Formats: sequence, structure tokens, C-alpha cells
Amino acid sequence: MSAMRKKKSAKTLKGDQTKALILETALEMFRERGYEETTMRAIAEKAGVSLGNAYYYFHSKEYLIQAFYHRMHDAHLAESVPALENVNTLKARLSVVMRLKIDTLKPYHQFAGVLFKTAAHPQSPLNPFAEESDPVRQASIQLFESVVAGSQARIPKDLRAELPYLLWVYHMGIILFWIHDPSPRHRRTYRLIDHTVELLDKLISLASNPFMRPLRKQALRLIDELRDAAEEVLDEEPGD
Amino acid sequence: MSAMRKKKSAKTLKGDQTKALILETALEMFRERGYEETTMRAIAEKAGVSLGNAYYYFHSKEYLIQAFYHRMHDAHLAESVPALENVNTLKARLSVVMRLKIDTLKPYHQFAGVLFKTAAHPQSPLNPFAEESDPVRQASIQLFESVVAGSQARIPKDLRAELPYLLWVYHMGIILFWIHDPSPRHRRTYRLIDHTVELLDKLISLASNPFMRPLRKQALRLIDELRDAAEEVLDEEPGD
DNA sequence: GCCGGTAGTTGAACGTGTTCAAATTTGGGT
DNA sequence: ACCCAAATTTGAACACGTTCAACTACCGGC
Repeated sequence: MSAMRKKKSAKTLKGDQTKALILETALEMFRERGYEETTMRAIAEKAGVSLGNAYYYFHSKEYLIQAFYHRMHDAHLAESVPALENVNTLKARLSVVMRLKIDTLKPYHQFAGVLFKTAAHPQSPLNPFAEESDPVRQASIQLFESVVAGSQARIPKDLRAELPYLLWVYHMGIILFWIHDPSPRHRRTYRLIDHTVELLDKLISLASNPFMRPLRKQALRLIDELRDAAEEVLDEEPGD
Repeated sequence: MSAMRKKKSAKTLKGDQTKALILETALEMFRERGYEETTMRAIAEKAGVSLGNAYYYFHSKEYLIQAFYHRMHDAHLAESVPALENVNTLKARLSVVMRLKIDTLKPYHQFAGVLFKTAAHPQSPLNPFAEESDPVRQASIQLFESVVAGSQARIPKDLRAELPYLLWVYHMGIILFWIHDPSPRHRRTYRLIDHTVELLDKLISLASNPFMRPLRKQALRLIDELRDAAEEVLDEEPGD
């Protein structure tokens, strides 16, 4: 037990290398051939490792998607930060971020289908509400926080607090649409972004009106409830 | 060719019987053991047919879910019609129908997880927007049409036309929540129905206000666009 | 009452994701 | 230099969904 501490720094190196190699190979094959069509055996072979070795680093094929999530968020963030620099209205900022999201995901359109297939499954580790994707989700919500923070929009505190989360949910909806969007160059998705961003902007203004306070409060209470419920799924066994 | 016509009436009998037997067995096992845990081999064995025979009637395991959809809708409809008889407000009618939906699905809670897993997959025949589930979806929307029609609510024509579809989408959302709801007796889902129905009722009133006309028009245009896009997915190959 | 063809049925075989016990490599402690 | 335990790697084996060529049962036409 005393021998375990120092190892970590060096020991993980070899493993990390293999892990990265497998992931790289997998994503490349997913991009080119799609998810279902890419077998674990093919990934292992192309990466020059054994089948069992791939499973040593990725508990299942689905876990490769988990890594994909992470990769995509990093890329999206890296593009968004500079792009937001001189943009000040909430509407424009949201538009920029949403468009960049689709730009980032574009090469993986075919592959992305399974993303939601598995994401919607309660027992899946890929469920966006599930524990294991939590860091990515938090980081993603953080980005929308900065979208709001960098704007001069005047928004009541209660709504302001929930807004980043709500925008994240909205962005998941757009991705869902994009996945199903067969139009050339995903023109339709970009158009949808334009229209929904405009509508959202108006809705936020409307909801910020003092006249709307009771309805807004009710809606926010509901959203809180939904959020709590989503988080609880992680902890307990079903109580049927 | 001339000999084919008369056969149908009698010929299909044997087949229908086997098909029903397999489906019955499958649903029973899904209810008791869950979907993933029930193998096609086990279904075939319990039904007393060969493995290949099961595939003769259901192209794939997923097609059994398709049959499940149909079954559930029929049951839900049969319960809803009498229950709606003396209920007149939109709010109450919607509440009744939504609660009955969950009541109907209850025995299949565990199994229902895969429902959305596969339903969200663009290429899946179970996609609720896909061709093959179309009759069930139409029938389901029809039920919400009658929910609205039987109420005395005054709703502008444009919204009125979309409302059944919107309520169907809403009901899909509630089911998604229910699937993830681990609370005892699904108390949480019923509470969510109460709250959302109330909120929806208010929103419909608000949206019906003449003052809201421009925003309502914009929102409805957006919804139309979404609907068109969803239907187009069926026809064309992706245009990447 | 036999024939032909269609509907129904069979089980073996394939490819896949996943598991696992065993073999090998690695790197620090002596 | 050697040892040992942990980390890594291997390939065979398993269970499952799915396919398919062959077989059987049925039924109308002669």
C-alpha cells in the first residue's frame, strides 16, 4: 500500500497513450463509417491492439461516445470564447454560440444519431443527466452562463438564475433537431436557430415584464421541480 | 394470381394466431423481466415456437415495441372516452387524459426505458415521427383533438389548429419524465401533470389574448416549420 | 385423391458486443 | 541486478440479435 503513491505520475503514461490511440482511431472510424458500422474489433485492429485491450480502457462501446462529448465541448468552447469577444446583445451572443455548436458537430452528423438514442435511455451512462457526463454538462451550462453574463440584458433575478440551464436545454433541443435534419449543409437547422433565438429573445423580454411576474414564478417553480427530479434519478432505485 | 384472392380470409388465420401468441408472450416477459433481459430465444421458447419463426412475424426485436405502442394507445383510448363524458373544461379534460395515460403505461415502467431510447434514433422504425408508427401517432393526436373539441374554451383559430399536435408533443414530454421518475407510485409524474396542465391552461389563455397575436403568430410559424421538417426526414436521404 | 405453390416453420450459422482467466510488461523497492 | 505487485495486454469463449436455405403443412385446382 505504501508503494502506490509515486507510481501514478509515471505509470499512467503508457496507458494514457494507448487510450488516446484507441479513442482517436474510434472517432475517425465513426466519422467515416458511422457508429453501428464500426465494430470494436475493427477499432482494435486498426489501432493495433487486441480486442480485450480496447475494453480495458472503455468499459463498453458507449463509453467512446462519452469521450466524444468531452471532445466536442472542448472544441466548441475554444471557438466560442474568441467569437464572443465583441458581441454584446444576448440575441447575438446566443446566435453565435449556437451556430458554432453546429459547426463543431458537423463532421459527425451521421454518427450523432446514436448520441440521442443512448442519451435518452435512463440506464445509460450517456444520459446527459447521468452522473458520468456531469462534468461536461456543467461546463456546457457554464458556457451559457457566460453568454448571458456578457450581455447587457436586464433580466429579473429569478429568471436570470435559471436562464443558463434553460438555454442549455434549448441547445439540446436544437441538436436533436439537427440530428434529424437532412437538408443540405443543415441550412434548416441554422434557420431554426435564427428563428428560435429571435423568439427566445422576445420571450425573455416578455417574461421580464413585471406584469408577467406571477406566471413567470409559476413556470420557474415548475422548472425547479423538473431539475430536482432529474437529479434524483441518479441516487435512488425505482420505488415501484 | 387469380388464386390469391380468396386465400386471405382463411389463410391468415393460422399466422395471426402465432403472431398474437408471440406478441403476448413477449409483452408478458417484457413486463416481468424488462426488455434487454428478455431474449428472442426465451420468447420463442416460452411461446413454443422456433427462433426463426419469431423473426418471421417480427422483423426485429424492436418491432415488438411497435406492437406495444399500438396496444397501449388502444387501451388508453378505451379508458379515456368514457372518462371524458361529463368533463367540460379544457384543463380538466387534459388532466383526465394525461393521468389515464400514465395509468395505462404503469405496468411497463421498467420496459418503457427502451421506448425512448429507440424512439429518439432517427433511423429507427420506432421513431415517433417515422412512417411506420404514423397510424398510432395520428390516432394519438386525434385523441387530443377530442380533448380540445369537447371543451368550451375559446381559442383563436390559428392556435386551435395546432393545439392537438402541441398537446401530443407535451404528452410525449410527460412520458419522457415518467420514464425517468423513480418516485413511489410515480407520485412525481402525477404532480408534474397537475402543475403543467395548470400552466398550460394559463398559457393558452395568455396566447389567446389579442394583445399576444404577433408573438403567437411567430411561435406558430416556428412550430409549422418544425413539423414540416420532421415529416421531411422520412422522404429524403441526407444531403450532406 | 394427387399436385403445386404459398404460408408457415425450423435450426444451424454468422457477426457482434462483452467477459475473463491467464500471460506479459512495467517500474519502483531492495 | 533482482523481485514483486500492479498495470497492461491477450485471445478464446459466451450470449445475443439476426439471417437464411431448407423443410413441412396447408389448401385450392384438377
